[in-house]
Amino acid sequence: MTNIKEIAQFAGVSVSTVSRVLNNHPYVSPDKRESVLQAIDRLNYSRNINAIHLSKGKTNLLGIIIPFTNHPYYGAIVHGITKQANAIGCHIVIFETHYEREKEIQALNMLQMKQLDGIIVCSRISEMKVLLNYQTYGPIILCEDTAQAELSSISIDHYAAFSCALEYVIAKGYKKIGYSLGRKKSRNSFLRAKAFNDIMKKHQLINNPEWLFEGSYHIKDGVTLFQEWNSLQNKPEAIIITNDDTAAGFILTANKCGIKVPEDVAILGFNNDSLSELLDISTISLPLEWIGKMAVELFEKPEVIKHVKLDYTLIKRKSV
Amino acid sequence: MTNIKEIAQFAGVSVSTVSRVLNNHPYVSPDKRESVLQAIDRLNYSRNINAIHLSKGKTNLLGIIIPFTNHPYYGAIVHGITKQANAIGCHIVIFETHYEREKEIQALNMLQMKQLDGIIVCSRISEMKVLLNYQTYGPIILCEDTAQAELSSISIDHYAAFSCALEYVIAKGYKKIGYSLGRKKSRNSFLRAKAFNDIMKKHQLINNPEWLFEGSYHIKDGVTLFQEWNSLQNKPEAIIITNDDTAAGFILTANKCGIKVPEDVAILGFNNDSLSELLDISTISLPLEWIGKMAVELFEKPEVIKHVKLDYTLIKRKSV
DNA sequence: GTACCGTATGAAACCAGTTTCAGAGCAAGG
DNA sequence: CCTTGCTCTGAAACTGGTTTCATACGGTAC
Repeated sequence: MTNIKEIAQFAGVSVSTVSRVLNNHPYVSPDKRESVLQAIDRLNYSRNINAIHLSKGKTNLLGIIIPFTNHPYYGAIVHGITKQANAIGCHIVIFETHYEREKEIQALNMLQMKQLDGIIVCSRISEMKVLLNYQTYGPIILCEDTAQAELSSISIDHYAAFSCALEYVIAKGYKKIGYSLGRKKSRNSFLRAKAFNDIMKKHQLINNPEWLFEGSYHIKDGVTLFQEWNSLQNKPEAIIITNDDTAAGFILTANKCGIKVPEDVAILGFNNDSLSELLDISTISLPLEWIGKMAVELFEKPEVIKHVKLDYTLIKRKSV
Repeated sequence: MTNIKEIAQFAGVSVSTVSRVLNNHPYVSPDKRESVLQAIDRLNYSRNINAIHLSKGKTNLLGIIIPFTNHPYYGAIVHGITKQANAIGCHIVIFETHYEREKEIQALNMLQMKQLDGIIVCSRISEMKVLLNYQTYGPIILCEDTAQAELSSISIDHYAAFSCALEYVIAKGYKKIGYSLGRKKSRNSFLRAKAFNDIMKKHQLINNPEWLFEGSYHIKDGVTLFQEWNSLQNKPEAIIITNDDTAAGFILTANKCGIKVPEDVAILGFNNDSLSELLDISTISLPLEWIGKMAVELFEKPEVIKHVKLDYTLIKRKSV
């Protein structure tokens, strides 16, 4: 591999001059610039970016921590991140954790070791204090509703969004209402659960713990969810489901079993995926790509710690 | 930031010894090892991985070129790659190209600049000779059926898989058969088209160019596909659709319009996604995760150029 | 005439590690 | 007693860039 020294030698200049040409610095005479460019061409030179990274102390690499890649919710966020990151000359390294602590730490270690300039945490399993420990090594952006003063965050007001969903279902006359979550322990789930409890209490409706379902991520989980629902003696008449994929799984399975939505059970989803449109699922549309975009923008300004909240939209279709 | 020199000083040893401890080399006396470890702990030291990359000449970073992240077909491949890559201590950098040449070149340039140890190309737009130019900088693995002797590849026998699909549809008694593709120009599409032409000719069936549809990737494309099909005067009675997502979009839209599958039009998909199971779509199951796994294995052995082909399975359900 | 400034250039320090090489100490084998 | 070989250690070279600093040159202002 040819290096900058050989180029300098070939072109009859110093390495500083070659570096200046490579970085488009001014103060290089046209003829020297030309001879450097020729040398680069002749010797088929290409820069070793690791040396640049070492020297500059940054890599233009942005880590993303997500539980699943193959999921519309996170897919949309990642898409938003990627677009904005490309716009500022950054590349993306994806850490698919499946909520394994170890994987998350791996990503954080790469930040510590300076392989990453920053990290966007879309969903986490580690405690907040663990993240804070790594914060000295570079900006960490959270895609969750947090009051953590030390880390910037971008989130949807899940409390308000869920409340909106629930109020809509209640307004439609349903009284026996259940809901599903992803992981019970996540921040988003906490907020949704709180919203559920608050609103149900406000309307003096029964909050049956049997009607809280967990582990809803993918289409297949919708199949399971339906089976759980179907096996209940005392069934809720409406379910607010974490995401449209699971909702779709539920509805399609229900249809197979001759159970009608919304006649036998009403369903409200989240995310406004293309599937929900096709299946006429009422849903809460979340600006997921925007989350990604904003996360990158927060990363760009590490000196300002901000907490941004984004809005949601209720989309009324036929499943409620 | 503390560096290896400070550690050496603090521990009263040379940098070589520190390096040995860090890399678990033998030939370090227990007491020196201990004092180095203590120094590392006291000074809260962490290695700068960029220096390591520079020094070692590799990064343990593997690039993946894919058109879309948010797609079951590529999602499954990426998943397979990620799993296997993690097993060999590699991380993944995803390049979502949307079939833009520039993005592809970006990835290849990172290989050239030694930021990546290798690249797995899941689907490409650049000509083969472009790829070959970059091959000197590191292993490039193709996930496509190629005869290119210089690059390793892992692929499904799309010709055989499509033939199998078509023979099945024909055996079911359909004569007016159409099919959809992603990009006409891709290698996979070429093979599927060839299979279609060959088999149709063999059975002396009409090959109507109006019945070739393009641009089938996502659920939404299935909506469009249905509309195209529906607007035809002379409609095919069966369509073999590139992937289950598009097939699902087609079927769900058809159902909305009161058109029945398979009575009014038979559908056969590819990939055996969870959606196809729910919707009872007959499909060809492809070992996508295995493609990812094998691709990484081929990357590990750059000295051996191999062309691996994987098998497929016809899954009979109700849509044909 | 000289003080000052912008342009142009290269030497050398710097980023933070790994690796090679030479040599010291010590035990076993002949 | 001498050779051989293994364990341990550190100096120095090496990876390949960027950046600072000193300096030289030419033109302009006073």
